[in-house]
Amino acid sequence: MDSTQQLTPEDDLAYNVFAKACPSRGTLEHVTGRWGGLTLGALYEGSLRFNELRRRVDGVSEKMLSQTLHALERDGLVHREAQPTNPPRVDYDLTPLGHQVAERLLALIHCVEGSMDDVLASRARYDETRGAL
Amino acid sequence: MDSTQQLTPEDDLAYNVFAKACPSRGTLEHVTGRWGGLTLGALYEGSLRFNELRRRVDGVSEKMLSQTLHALERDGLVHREAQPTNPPRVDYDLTPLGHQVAERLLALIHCVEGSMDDVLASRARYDETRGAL
DNA sequence: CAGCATCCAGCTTGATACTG
DNA sequence: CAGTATCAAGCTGGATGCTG
Repeated sequence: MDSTQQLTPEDDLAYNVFAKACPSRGTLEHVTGRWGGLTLGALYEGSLRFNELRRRVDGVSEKMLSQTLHALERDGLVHREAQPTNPPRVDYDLTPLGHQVAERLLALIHCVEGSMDDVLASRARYDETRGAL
Repeated sequence: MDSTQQLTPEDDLAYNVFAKACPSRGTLEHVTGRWGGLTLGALYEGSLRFNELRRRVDGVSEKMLSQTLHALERDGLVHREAQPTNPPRVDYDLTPLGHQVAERLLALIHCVEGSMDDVLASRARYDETRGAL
């Protein structure tokens, strides 16, 4: 770590994402990864079964959803409830911790969604000025 | 779009990340991507030059930082201020929109950082119960 | 200093097929 | 239904070398 750089209050936390080797970086990637965020977002509204999730998160493959769910379960953000019936029924829902994280995540998502008009306008401007090259 | 699925209030927004083809999905990925989030986080504290950013975001390559910065600039989240001096000096900082987004993002990051003890404990439990396989 | 162009290893992802 | 296993393809991202 380069101790010459300025430290802000946030940097005093034991787990600092800005550090390459920090474990929080991994968890943050599970949360913000391609499917992690959407999965948490979907579960925020309530418990869902595997294939419900799959339909809800438009575009995930079976494999990716499975993988994502495992990572989130391991991190303690998602709870998996399997009923040994036939056919099998498995429900996924957020843990209290997962709920906290999802809340922040959704705030971010909604912020981005709500800004899309500006973003799209900015893109158009950017592409116009230097789009010719 | 599958209109048979339940719609929650959030789904009424014009740009819904849960939809595969939605442009907000792309922007969200710029923001939450491997380097996007850390870049926004770093700039939240103030303007930084290219190599300052590179040092601050531990692990980015030149190429990825450059790429990330372009995407964020195009989306209107980051402002690039180049001075035609020699040697060149370029400052990056957040736009008001970028600031809003970064705020939410940092809330998420800090939430995750602050939960790492729980996460790590959960991982240990998870690995212990089924780690033997 | 602030980048862009190129090359290429390897990780991620999506299809497909199969199991309990 | 709820997954796992396998494989090929494509994209990601790091290293290197060069420009202004």
